[in-house]
Amino acid sequence: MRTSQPAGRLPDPPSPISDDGDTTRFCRTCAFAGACIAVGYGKPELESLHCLVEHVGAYRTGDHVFRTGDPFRAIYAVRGGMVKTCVVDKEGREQVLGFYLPGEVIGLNAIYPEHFPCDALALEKTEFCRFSFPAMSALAARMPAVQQHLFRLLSKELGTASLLAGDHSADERMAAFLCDLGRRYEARGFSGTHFALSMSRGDIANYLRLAAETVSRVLTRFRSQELIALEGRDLELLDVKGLEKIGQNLLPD
Amino acid sequence: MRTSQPAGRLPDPPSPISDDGDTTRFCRTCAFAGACIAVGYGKPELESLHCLVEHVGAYRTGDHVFRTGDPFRAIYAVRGGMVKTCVVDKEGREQVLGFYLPGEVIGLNAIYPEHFPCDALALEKTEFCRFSFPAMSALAARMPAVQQHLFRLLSKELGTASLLAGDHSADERMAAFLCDLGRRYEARGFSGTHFALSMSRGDIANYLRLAAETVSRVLTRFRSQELIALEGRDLELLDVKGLEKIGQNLLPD
DNA sequence: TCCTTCGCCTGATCCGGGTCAAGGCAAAAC
DNA sequence: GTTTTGCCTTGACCCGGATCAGGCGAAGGA
Repeated sequence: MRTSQPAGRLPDPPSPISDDGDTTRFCRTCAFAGACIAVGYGKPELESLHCLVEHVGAYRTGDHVFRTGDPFRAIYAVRGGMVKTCVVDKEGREQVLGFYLPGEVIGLNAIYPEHFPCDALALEKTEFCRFSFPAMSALAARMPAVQQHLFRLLSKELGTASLLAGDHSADERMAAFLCDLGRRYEARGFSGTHFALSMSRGDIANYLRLAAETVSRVLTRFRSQELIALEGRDLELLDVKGLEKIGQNLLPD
Repeated sequence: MRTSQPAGRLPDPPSPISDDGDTTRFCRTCAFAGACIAVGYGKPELESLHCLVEHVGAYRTGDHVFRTGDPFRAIYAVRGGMVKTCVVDKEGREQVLGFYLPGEVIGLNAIYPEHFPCDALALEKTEFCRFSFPAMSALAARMPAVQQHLFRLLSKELGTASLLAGDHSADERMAAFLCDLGRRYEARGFSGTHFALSMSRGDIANYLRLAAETVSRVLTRFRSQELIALEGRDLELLDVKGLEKIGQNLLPD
């Protein structure tokens, strides 16, 4: 689909596929890095954690990672690439639930129903760390740090779920969306101001509950106001403060 | 505020404040009932679980259970009454995040930030079981059933958080909201078709991202279509199938 | 008793964003 | 090369629900 290298997605340091070559160390950007650090590198517990991981992928654009109804056996941390999760209602209309960046985790909402309640699709070439959930639960029972980490992951996702709620203007939603993406890239060690929108305008619109045309118009306006620079899917945030001000009611802080 | 007894809220069996008089048994309707049953009544582990609970309340209408920014120390299971959670943005506009019925749990979204990210207010006379979270985590590490229960609670809430998302008509939202309330009451052992809307029309509107006037109009229309019977805050669902059909895109199943 | 307040309902008007339609562009397929 | 196919953009129009304004009834206070 896209052949040119998206700016910001693949900066030199750190690599989008983080170094985890040796068996006692995880991806530096990974959502579980905290748990690993908490127990200390080299300890036998970390070894156990590492053993329950399996690298899967690469998936290509449009591939399903899992589908609605699949039995829940594992959660997936994105190593590189991007994923969207979505549900399809009985009229066949798609509803995008979220986009997931390297280091972020999908599948947590499947714990309760024990089946995945949504689809997950790769938006570009994407790889994962697959964590067996039964094994991880068992480990969590032995390692408080792992348990706490899982609680925090779940709780964190609860907080972000309510971000897109609320009746807000198209400008507010879009500005908040762009700032949020930037913050998340930055939190994982990438550029927070220059990155690719790997998802289509339609997916953004669907996620923000807008029409694709509205997304297009708002982005065009933001560009003319020099809030952003945008060419195709290559995005640069020129005035983060300005964007944050527009989206302030949807953003933490 | 309300003096008359709301129909369906206080049916004879079970009582809204469930029987937990003896020290080894929990509220029958409680969200933690499953965990208790899993380990079996009378076991020492259940005794531990029981020890970390504290009954708090009754809170009166409008009382805060916790406020945004309060340090997170415990989660709260509603024993009787009703609560709303909400955030207030910097312009002072309130945003209702959810309503919680007897047996349901609030505070899970505070685990990660370690401070409550929202306010919780009693919508009527309300009592709680307060579970110290540090103690509960420690117990979860010793009792897989408790750990699993917490994971499931968190995951379940993740699923419901995405219910109000999506661009849906006022009719769809309202129908789904009423059906959802009914199902939740039923799941806790109350009448699923006859209960009180303890929250104001304004709160419903805020939660559903509608204007209070729209809520009023839709409810009036539903009544004229004989989908519901409504007098003040006393609600009866007359045609659940009809409501489910209207709200089908927002409801599970 | 009157008056205020609050929650709720209803009508009139207006606007943001959806919908429809058309066209441009670049990558991919032939 | 040409054509096809997505994806994106732009313009014109329209509608659902917000906003504004007014009225009603119950509760509470002076």
